[in-house]
Amino acid sequence: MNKLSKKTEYALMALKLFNDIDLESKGLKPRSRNILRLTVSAQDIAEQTHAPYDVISRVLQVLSSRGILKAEYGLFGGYQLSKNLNDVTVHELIDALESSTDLAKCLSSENDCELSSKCTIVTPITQLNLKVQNFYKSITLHEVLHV
Amino acid sequence: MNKLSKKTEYALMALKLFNDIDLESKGLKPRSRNILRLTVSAQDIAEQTHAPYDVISRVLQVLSSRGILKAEYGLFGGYQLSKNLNDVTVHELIDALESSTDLAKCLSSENDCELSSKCTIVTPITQLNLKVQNFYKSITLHEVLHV
DNA sequence: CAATATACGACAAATTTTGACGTATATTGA
DNA sequence: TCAATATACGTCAAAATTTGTCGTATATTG
Repeated sequence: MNKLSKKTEYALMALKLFNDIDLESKGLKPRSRNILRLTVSAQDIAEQTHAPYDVISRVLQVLSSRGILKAEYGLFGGYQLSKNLNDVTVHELIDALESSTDLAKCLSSENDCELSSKCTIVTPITQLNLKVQNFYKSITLHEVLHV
Repeated sequence: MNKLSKKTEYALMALKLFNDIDLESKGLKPRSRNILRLTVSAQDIAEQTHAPYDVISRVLQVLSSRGILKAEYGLFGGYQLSKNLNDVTVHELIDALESSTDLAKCLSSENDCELSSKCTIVTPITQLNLKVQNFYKSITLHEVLHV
């Protein structure tokens, strides 16, 4: 535990890919930019990241539902960045793809831990949780991917 | 994922307990301190934390092997704090009880990910990992438990 | 309307965590 | 010395979670 899931890793790979494409396109002359197709299909992404199609496809759907990517149906459809990665934090990514952003299960609303009332560490864990979340909110994906 | 394991939670509960005992004992007059028994058995801790004996017993053994607790065999034996919690970081706790402190499986030495050479996000994940670890190293258990 | 692509429900496989049992070792006190 | 108590630790079963697969519905393009 205390690890990122494969899904989040795949997301990072995909986002790095989109980001690289974005950077390339910025080096082009204005006219060429319109010709360049910026959307990439889930299948292409699966190939380039070596991730299983079904899984990364889900990941892309989630990123799309969160407004980080933009999806297009049909032939020549696919995904493209819809946000500047400077404006997306690691916390947002975790929130999108991990089961929850909380550091412990007992902190989630549907907590079934019958001890919660007599638990001695609710407050400590809540405070630590807050610190961790603020930490992840302070790191942008741009920071993470531009190294 | 991205959560603390039950083991780590149990450890926090136990350490809070030890810490509270420590605080109480400091309120006593010097003479009484010698009379007060500061070691607590795994069984007592299991009862007070409502954790399964076998599990918390293992946790205590680990904390003991890391020098955070001190163990005593035999009748009236048990565990007691052997370090000031100001000197123990959250990172140390995670290192002791989680499978690893790394943010991703691909970072561990016995990594079986066959992509590692062509993986596009090794560097980003390594850097993020470093940040997270430094963050956890900056928080002491004293900070966490005294809220 | 055929080809291509996203969207999503359901479920099987794999992995990891959690907890239980049995046994060995060490210490204390009668 | 021996019985009681407590830590130490190997092994393994149960439970939970993650990861990956299949099938099908919906949307867009030419």
